[in-house]
Amino acid sequence: MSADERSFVEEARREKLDAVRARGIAPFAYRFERSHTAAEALAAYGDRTDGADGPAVAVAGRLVALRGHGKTTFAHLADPSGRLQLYCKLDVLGEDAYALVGLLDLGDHVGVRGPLFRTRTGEVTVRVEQLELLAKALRPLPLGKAAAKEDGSVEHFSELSDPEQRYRQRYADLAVHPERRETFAKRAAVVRAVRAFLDGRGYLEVETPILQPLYGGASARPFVTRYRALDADFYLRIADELYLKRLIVGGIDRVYEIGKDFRNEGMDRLHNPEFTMLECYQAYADYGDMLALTEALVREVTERVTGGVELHVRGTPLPLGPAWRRAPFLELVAEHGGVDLRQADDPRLRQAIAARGAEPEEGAARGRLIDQLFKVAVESHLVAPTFVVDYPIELSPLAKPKRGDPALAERFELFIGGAELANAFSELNDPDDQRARLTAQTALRAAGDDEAQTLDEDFLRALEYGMPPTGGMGLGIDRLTMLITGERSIRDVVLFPALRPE
RNA sequence: GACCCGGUAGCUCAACUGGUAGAGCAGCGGACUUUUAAUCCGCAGGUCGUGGGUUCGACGCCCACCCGGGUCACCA
Repeated sequence: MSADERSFVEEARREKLDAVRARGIAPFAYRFERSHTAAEALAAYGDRTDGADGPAVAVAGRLVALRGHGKTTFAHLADPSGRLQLYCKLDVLGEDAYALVGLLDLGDHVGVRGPLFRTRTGEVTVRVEQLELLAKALRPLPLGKAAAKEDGSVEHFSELSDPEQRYRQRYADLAVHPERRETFAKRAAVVRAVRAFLDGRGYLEVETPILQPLYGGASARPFVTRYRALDADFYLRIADELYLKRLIVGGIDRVYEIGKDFRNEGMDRLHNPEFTMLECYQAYADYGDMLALTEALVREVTERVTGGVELHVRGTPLPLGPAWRRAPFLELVAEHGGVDLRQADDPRLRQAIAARGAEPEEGAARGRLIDQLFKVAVESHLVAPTFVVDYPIELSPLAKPKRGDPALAERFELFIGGAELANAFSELNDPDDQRARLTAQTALRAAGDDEAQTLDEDFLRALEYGMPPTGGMGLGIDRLTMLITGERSIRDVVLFPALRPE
């Protein structure tokens, strides 16, 4: 950036930077030996009220408040643990060091050393004896005025609220809003808890290819990329499914992966084109086993991360309650859509979809119409945790037919807060049936359904070696994190959500 | 993709039925050796998202476009 593109605020900071250098001080330091975090320092002073100095501390952090009073200056420094007040006094620091105080700006990183004491107004504070500039902030952070409240939290009077800037410049968002860092700490805790849950049940965590010569395992459009060395198009995976089942064939009886999937679709409150998915597979299990596993997983992860048994949907608490409802797909469509799928023909389906204000997809096959009707008529009603069980088989090309009713597949999806959270089935392990179903998908694709699944010969070869009966489940980590943190948008649980280039 | 809302100083926001852009905080200068949204005095800071158009005159009206948010449609 050239000088005339900088704001006058930035110019002022660069002038101070020059002044710092002119005093022989390097404005970007290499290290600082801390003795305490801000919170540890406060704890180290304790609640003594005798007026005596506490221990000397060395703390480092970003300046978030500066109040100059001539020959003294009060400041607040923030680190991930909290805020700590600094008291800089000319008498204590001496002329030279105190001059540096005048060259500090909000946002600068500093390290200070000195004893703790309690000010007249009762705040535990560092009486700064040594001050080091650790990194100059040349660009002003959107730090508003903030005041510590009685309960110890910090009230912001002006802050970064423009969502666009928050997502594009997440570093600024995080730097200014400690509570936002908390959300991402919780996200990490969710992932840790999921791992602990599955590891404790004997699942092996693996990593499978993200770059794939063929994509599969879900109905979605892929991202395409070019593999130069092979002179071939590759795809970013849309699901882990087909590789994890290969591992079941290989004898890894319990296996899971937590990783990014990529789907070439629009983005909204619930969708980011790259998202984090858990998939797990268990040999000798069916979808009933996976249902029990899924409920236990969501309950246990919620408890571990929040210490309670509540999720949050758009800011409203949602108690997890006793055993979750299980409702057959057909019953829900009849209840909310007014259609008996066993009787209704395709025109009737289109009519029901249109009656809900949606536009039936042009030339869509029956499976997609059923899917569409479910989405427009049923999903939003499924706020309390609900397992939707036994899907029409044409919607589920990778699932086994339901015992006793071959029109259905042994499949469930878990809905919470009106959105799908998990999807599972008794995995189809008859290679001939699988080939027939994928071939049918290929026909759909030829008919224009660009989300129909592809036929993967290597996957079928694996099934021909014999895959044991297997239960499989996939669960959206971003969405689970939304429910646990109460965030309304997936962009608030993804550090760098997809945006158009600036 | 459709519709609705928004984009003004570093940040948060004003600006009436069209009259030539303002405040708080941040910044700069000064005063101030226990303040904490410090205070007091002074100063500076803007291609009003972009490009056209209407008008004597546009931040405000019209058109197109860009970016974001929301709702709907589709994938988790």
